[in-house]
Amino acid sequence: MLDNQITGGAGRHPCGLYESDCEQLAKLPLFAGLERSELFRLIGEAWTEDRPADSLIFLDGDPATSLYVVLGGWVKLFRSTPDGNESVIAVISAGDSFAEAAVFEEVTYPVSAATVVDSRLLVIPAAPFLARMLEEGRLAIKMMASMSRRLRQLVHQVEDLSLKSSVERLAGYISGLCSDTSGATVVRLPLDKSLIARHLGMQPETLSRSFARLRGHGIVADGDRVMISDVTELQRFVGSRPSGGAGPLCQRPN
Amino acid sequence: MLDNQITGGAGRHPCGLYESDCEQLAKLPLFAGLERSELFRLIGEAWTEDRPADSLIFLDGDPATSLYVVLGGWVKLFRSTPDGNESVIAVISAGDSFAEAAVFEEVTYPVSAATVVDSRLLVIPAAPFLARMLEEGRLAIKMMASMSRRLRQLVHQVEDLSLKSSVERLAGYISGLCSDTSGATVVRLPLDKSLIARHLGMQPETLSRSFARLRGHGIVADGDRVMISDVTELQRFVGSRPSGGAGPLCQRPN
DNA sequence: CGATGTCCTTGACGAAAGTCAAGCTCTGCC
DNA sequence: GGCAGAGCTTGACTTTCGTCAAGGACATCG
Repeated sequence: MLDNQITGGAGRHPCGLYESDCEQLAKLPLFAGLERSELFRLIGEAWTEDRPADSLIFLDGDPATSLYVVLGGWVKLFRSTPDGNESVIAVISAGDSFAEAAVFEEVTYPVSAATVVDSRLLVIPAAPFLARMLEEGRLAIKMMASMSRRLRQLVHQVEDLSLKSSVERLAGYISGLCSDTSGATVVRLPLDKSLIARHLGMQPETLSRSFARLRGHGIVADGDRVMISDVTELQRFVGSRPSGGAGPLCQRPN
Repeated sequence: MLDNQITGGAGRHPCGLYESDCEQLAKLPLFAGLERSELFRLIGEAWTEDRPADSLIFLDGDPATSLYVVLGGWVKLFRSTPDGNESVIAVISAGDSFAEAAVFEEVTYPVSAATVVDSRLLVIPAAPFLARMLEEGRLAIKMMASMSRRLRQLVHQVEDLSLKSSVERLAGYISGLCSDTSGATVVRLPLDKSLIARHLGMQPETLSRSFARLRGHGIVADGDRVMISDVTELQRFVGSRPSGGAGPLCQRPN
């Protein structure tokens, strides 16, 4: 439906946003509570991009010119070393924004970003966004809330990496997947096991062995399906608090 | 000198700020470019606290009501496990702010904070600060810049922890201490070795051994003094980029 | 001056995790 | 159906790191 498509502000041609995209944007914590007209003005210079899996969005060190919102799919933030190793800093799912820091510091991205599955992105150029934010304090506050979430997540990640074993990190991750349930459950792993491994700061082999060792605690993995016999016991094993990485990874992209 | 002391706004009694404190505040990235009067209005409800070493400022999980600026001394942000282990997330030096996230989210602190030496803090209650920020976009932007720095630092820390050895992390830390020099240098460790160890995610024993292994690379530690025979070679060993933790730790508190 | 305590170092040992290599199960493709 | 490739698992080996324990350097204090 063509008339479903809207145009950006200020005389730009259609930027590829559909009505459903707008619904989605309006629901983002970042934009919540904004008038529709305000929202359009804000993202007037933005556009969308559809990208296949494993498509590079930016490299760390690239000049930071835009921030992004994931409209669909999954994006990983990572850093890689010259010798081919990579550390996955975060995995962003639909509805979340990333690279917010680009907006107010005219520097470079601290991480690289790439899609992990076919994804739809909203690209928001930093400069006009910044200008709007200067006028609209509420918007800035929301941005900060979003950054703060990422900050908390990273704090947990640092804690986990420095004083938890791989088995504990995995248990924490799984526990995060089956939030607010109890008793026996089955959850699906939202990502490839190898990606989960890197996200948890371990090798794929170690992830396998960690799954093996969790079998003694009533957790059985079969493909991307994980059966948990007692969520409450799992959470006790984790030691109350949910592990860092798992937070935003609770739904499947497709 | 008593007349050196200024009073907070809105009829509060002296909040303990000295002229020298104000100079310092005005230089903070957070407050840079603000009129003096604007600054006073902003921190009108704030006060200072002098604290001895090893004094607990807040625990993780405490309701987040204030943000802090370190006027003098050192503050560590950390998380500790029930079994007594602790992971040092960051060490904040004079001039830096922390717990900025408290301002716009009425939740709890994600980390604990404690002084590591005698320190002087500015405590800024979140609510009035938030109100001012809503009106003043510039301020919000500066806040975000500050949060963004911490974010970048954490990203590096995660990377280091997940794919560098303890020796490499130490090398990166030292390399960060002797920024923009070359050839042979001597730097002083700004913190106790045991604190550095926890900051780098390792045990004190492992730190000792890492120092020992760096001796083969022209680095000799003697007490808190570290002699580096060739900074450039050290940086090459680190692999170009400075390691996460070292950034803000380049001066001594006293 | 010696006694005490803290911080750091060193050694010995064991557990945890990375590496290398082989094999396994799917899936897609010809 | 057979084949190739990707992703996962498992095993054997090595390295790294934490743990426990002992000892040394140094400061404070009586």
